[in-house]
Amino acid sequence: MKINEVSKRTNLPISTLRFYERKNIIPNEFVKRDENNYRVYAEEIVEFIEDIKSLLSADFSIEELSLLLNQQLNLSYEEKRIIVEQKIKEIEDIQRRLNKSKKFLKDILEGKVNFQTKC
Amino acid sequence: MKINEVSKRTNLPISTLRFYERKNIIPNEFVKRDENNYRVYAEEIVEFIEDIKSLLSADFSIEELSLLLNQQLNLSYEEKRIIVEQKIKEIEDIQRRLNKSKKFLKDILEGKVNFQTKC
DNA sequence: ATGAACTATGAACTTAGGTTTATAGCAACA
DNA sequence: TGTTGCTATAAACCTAAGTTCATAGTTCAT
Repeated sequence: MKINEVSKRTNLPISTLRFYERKNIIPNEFVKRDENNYRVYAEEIVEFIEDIKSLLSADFSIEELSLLLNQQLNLSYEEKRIIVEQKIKEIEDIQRRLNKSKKFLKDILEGKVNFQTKC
Repeated sequence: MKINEVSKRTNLPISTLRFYERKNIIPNEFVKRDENNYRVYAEEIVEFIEDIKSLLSADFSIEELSLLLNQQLNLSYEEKRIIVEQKIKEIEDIQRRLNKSKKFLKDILEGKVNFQTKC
């Protein structure tokens, strides 16, 4: 699978796919090169990138993801566990905040937020 | 209450408080000026800013928030409702993604993610 | 076999969300 | 009354996360 197809299937621009690779969040196993130096992707890349997208849209920075995924670094299980558990805590915190936000938004609609000009 | 106290109570740098004001996401009712042009905040600002923080850390951009909160614009109830309901949908989508992300992270720990060097 | 479409790289550019700096007017306590 | 600290503004600066550009090699349909 070439980069154009990955781009279409993941809805990420080609430039972003290349950018992510430069940032070391695309494991080597998923990207080889053909005789013209074109990237050749494994099928699994699509699902993997969907996961990456979720993490990035949620709470992870590229740098944090890179820390976790970059094979060069070769982190121990213990090191990964600490990062991941910390991150899961952060996600749970965001989930709480999101629920508060939903309530705040609904309050805006109902005119309960006191700065509002009356509707 | 002066800016320094708001900063301490909300854990936002003074520069950020001024920045948010410039971006029109702090309703006028909450910030007056004294005879020296110093900002004087109402008590409610603290809770309000906590809500703002939640929304920003969740999914809102400053520009979107400004659209909703800027009184100069004077949006109708209908216009606000559309924005808010759209946003609530987006939040619910993020919540689903977060649950997926938690699962992905746990899979990384358990070595279920196939690019992983075995732990 | 040639032009349109696809691929590559490095470097410059962009945007959002702040932060820092330079400069200056009050304040408050010793 | 002076000096340390808080406040103000405008403008420059910064970082993350991409995007665009310039240049060049490859491929595929006609």
